[in-house]
Amino acid sequence: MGRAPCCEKLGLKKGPWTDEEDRILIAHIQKHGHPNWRQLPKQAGLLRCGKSCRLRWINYLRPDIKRGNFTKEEEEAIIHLHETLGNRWSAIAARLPGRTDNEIKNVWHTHLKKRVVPKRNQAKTVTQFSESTMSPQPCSSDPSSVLTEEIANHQHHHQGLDVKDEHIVDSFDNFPEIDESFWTDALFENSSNITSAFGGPIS
DNA sequence: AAATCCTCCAACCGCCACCGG
DNA sequence: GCCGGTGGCGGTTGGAGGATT
Repeated sequence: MGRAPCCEKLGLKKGPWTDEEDRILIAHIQKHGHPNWRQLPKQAGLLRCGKSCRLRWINYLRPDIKRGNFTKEEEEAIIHLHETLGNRWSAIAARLPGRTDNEIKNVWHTHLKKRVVPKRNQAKTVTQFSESTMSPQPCSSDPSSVLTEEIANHQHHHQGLDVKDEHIVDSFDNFPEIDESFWTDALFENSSNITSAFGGPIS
């Protein structure tokens, strides 16, 4: 079908956002919300395509964004969630309040991937995990059951598992349990606070 | 001090799913 | 059921800044 281009190339600005553009976008969303991203830049007087505005808002300007370095706990969470969910960054981000899929994706590619690949190779020798943050004993705390539920849901949602999904499940089976209590506690404790921040979605 | 290489991350691109007419 | 518009997602890129030579 004759798909409309994501944005008209003519006259629309690309590249890094200026402070002024940020201010305009924030002010407009605070005042009107974002019922329609395509119309938003026109209404706000921004020379950007709607997609660009949405991305800027979601990844950078949202008030509930948690900026700054990822904590060790968050990194472990990402690694673990990636084992279960694969490259479903938005799903992973949903479990890390205040973090965006883009940010998580970046962290994964720049830091965590390097850490995980060697670990996977080491996984053949079980003893290697005994002294790291990885713990062989299963965690029975409630928060982790949420994660287990997520996995179950994921598998259920993909009854017709493709090769990729099978690989995910497989790799999870082969991956030693993380002692989640140390990060899930903090994470879920946090999420209750964040929930209120999410409570009033602008649109 | 200059040149080169490397890392990181904001932003773009293309595709897909969903929804309403 | 089809079509077009829109939102959302994941992969990729480009450039800035830091590290190294």
